[in-house]
Amino acid sequence: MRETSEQPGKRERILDAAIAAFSRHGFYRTRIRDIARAAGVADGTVYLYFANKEDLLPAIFEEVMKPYLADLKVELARLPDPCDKLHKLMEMHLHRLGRDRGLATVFQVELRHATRFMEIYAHGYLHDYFKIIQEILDAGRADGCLRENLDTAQASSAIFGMLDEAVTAWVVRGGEGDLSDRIDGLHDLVVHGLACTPADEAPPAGGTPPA
Amino acid sequence: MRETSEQPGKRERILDAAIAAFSRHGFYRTRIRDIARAAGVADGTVYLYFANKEDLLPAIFEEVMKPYLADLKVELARLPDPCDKLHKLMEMHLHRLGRDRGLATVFQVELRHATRFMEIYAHGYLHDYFKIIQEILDAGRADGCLRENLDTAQASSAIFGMLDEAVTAWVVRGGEGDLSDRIDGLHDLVVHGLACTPADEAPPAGGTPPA
Amino acid sequence: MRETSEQPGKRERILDAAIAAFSRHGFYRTRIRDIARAAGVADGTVYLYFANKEDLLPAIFEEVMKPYLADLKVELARLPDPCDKLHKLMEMHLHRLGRDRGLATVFQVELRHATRFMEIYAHGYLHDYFKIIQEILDAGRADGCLRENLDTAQASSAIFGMLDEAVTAWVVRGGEGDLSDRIDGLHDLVVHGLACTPADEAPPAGGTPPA
Amino acid sequence: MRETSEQPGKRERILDAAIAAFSRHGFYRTRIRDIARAAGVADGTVYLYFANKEDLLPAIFEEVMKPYLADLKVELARLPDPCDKLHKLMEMHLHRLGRDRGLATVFQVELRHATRFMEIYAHGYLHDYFKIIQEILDAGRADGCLRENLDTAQASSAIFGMLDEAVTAWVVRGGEGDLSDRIDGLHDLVVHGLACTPADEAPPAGGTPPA
DNA sequence: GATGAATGAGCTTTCATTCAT
DNA sequence: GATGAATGAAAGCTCATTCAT
Repeated sequence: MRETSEQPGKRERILDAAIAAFSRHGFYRTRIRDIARAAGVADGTVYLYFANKEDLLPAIFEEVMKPYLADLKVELARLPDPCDKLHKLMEMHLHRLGRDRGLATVFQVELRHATRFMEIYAHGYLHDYFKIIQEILDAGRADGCLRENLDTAQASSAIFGMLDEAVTAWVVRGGEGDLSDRIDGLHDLVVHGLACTPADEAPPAGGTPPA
Repeated sequence: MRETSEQPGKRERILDAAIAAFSRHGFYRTRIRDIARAAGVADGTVYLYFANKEDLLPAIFEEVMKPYLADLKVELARLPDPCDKLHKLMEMHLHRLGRDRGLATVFQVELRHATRFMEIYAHGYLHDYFKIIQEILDAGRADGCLRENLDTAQASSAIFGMLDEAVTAWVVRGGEGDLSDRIDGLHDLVVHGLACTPADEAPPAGGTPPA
Repeated sequence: MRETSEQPGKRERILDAAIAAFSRHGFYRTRIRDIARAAGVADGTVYLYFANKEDLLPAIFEEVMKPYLADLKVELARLPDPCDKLHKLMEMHLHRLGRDRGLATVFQVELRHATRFMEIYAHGYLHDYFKIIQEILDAGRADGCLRENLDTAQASSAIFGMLDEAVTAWVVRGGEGDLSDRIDGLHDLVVHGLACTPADEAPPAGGTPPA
Repeated sequence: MRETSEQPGKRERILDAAIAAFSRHGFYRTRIRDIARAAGVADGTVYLYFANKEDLLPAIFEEVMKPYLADLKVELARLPDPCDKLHKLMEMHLHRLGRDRGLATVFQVELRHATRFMEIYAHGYLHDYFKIIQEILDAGRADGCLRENLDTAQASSAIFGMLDEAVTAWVVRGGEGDLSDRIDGLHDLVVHGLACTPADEAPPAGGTPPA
């Protein structure tokens, strides 16, 4: 039986194949043929679902970000405390990419090949993501648990940068080690900073010093 | 008529042309011919200085990183205080890339196209850079101004991530605004964290109220 | 929803759509999909009526030539005088193509794309057409109104060439002007030639005996 | 040994190969590779001389027409009598194409595949050619040997049509027979027309001289 | 060292055609 | 008969690289 309409899953299979191929050989060194073969479709079929090769990049991004952001919002809604929210966000970020090195590679490296990378970055899902981080920080500030004089826009960018770099480093290291191990350390760092707190004796919340 | 003899700076001109071209059109969409034309040399001449197109990427990286790291070391040697050193490093990082958007674009986006990006990243100059950051943090810990229980490897990665993201955001925004404006904010954030310092909540000398 | 049952005129609609599309974009630049869309049928349906794309060309030719030749024969039968017949033929030729620039374009330009153009040309309807012209000339010769020493095969080819060129020129000019305006001029030219009638000059040798 | 500058004749060899290939397989069925192979160059070399495949068509046309028109003008200048000039033109037309069936095929069939066929036809060399014919007829009219009431623009088009059709018919017949045999017959026909000289009969019926 | 004409492998994309429904 | 999603062969063109001069 062939569906009259598009076969469900075919689009998804192409995207999965693209993620795998891009992460292994890079965007430009990946040929449409390889993706099609891996997805079990003909070359031309790729073009029934995507306008061209370049279009696969934002499609991958969207495919992953959409459910991720939806999940994230649900989880965050459950936690009243802004610091807990922040911890959860960092956790989910590192979990999502840390469980799939191929995907992480595409996100950290290949997505930047897009001609319209700038637009992907500046608008859409990534922009939403920054907003979510910033809202957490704003809530924390209103709550009194974060500093009054915090530039939350800059801080959310910095937090994203830390997470992003953690993922990139992990990808570059070959995906060895568990990215999730970083969560508490990063959370502690971002919340309390590098400096000795005046109460240096008090153990940092949840921070597990690595060896 | 072009000079028959060795032209000083020819290699440098090729690299400059490559930076400009890569930042404008991206690595893969840039043709050797465009670089050669912009550098005022013949196509084949590029191959007298570089093994192939791909080789231009690490060469650019090295060309910029080498003097940058040399300068950085000189400047850091002048400052005894680790926190000042850190501030200086952040300042120089943002200055170096913030004064040349083309270069910044290549660094933030195009360098990742290199097949051997992983190696560029994991070894060589970038590795040295991480080490320098980490040494500052180690010194700060020894000095007592930074937390004893600091994972300085992770923290240096996080600091780099913040800086990197700041540059990327600036590049994506089109290079508008002054990247240097971020220095103090980022330094403060990384040193003191997001949270209210206990000093804000309790008198400095009065101890820390238990959580 | 499209009719399940046979739709009258579907074949004709496909041919009309093909003529329009070929005349606008040329045979090779026209896609079956465009023809199908314009005809209001599915791509596959075209293949129920025609073996392949190439087959549309002779089909168009036949579709137009068949009724044209039938009409022509009827009209010619009405006229006893060979010169009148010739005039009528020229009139009908220029009328038929002059009233439909799209069709004319296909006839003058696109039909030549057929792999079997040679066969279309040499046999079938076009061959019949040449025969009809030639028969008129033969009748004229028998009748005494045309020159005794006329190579009617060559002359019919020449007459067709004149008409064909007139149509091509009109097509190339963009179809502006009225092709029918040419009828009398061409008829006069072909019947009397370029030269001054011998009446103007002295007959070369002893004059020509009146009929 | 490879020439530093463009190898003389390379462009010409490509054009010759293109003529041969187009005439044998048609424009669209000819692959660049075939042309390149036949010309003894690499595929890419074709693109050093021509912008794209389509560009080969006008280049062929020009390559042939330029020397042809030059020769033609020289020959015509030698002959004082307009009727002799016309005879010479018809002779040269049929000779030029009649001695090279491949070229004739390209001229009669393949050139029409050009997207810009209309422009090739309407302007440039072909336009010049029409002008030359018309000038001969104008001279003949002034001279008194051709009819006073002749629309020389239309007549030149008609003459070209006759010649063109003669060549097409010859091409379609497979190039058998000698095209030059047609010269005198066609010249006679065009000069004197089909009809018995008017000395025999009454003035022509229906001939309306155009403005 | 410098040149740039020449090379040719390799890729994306198109589109005529098929066939399960 | 009608459909249109799927197919996959095919080719125009690009461009990194070479090498005779």
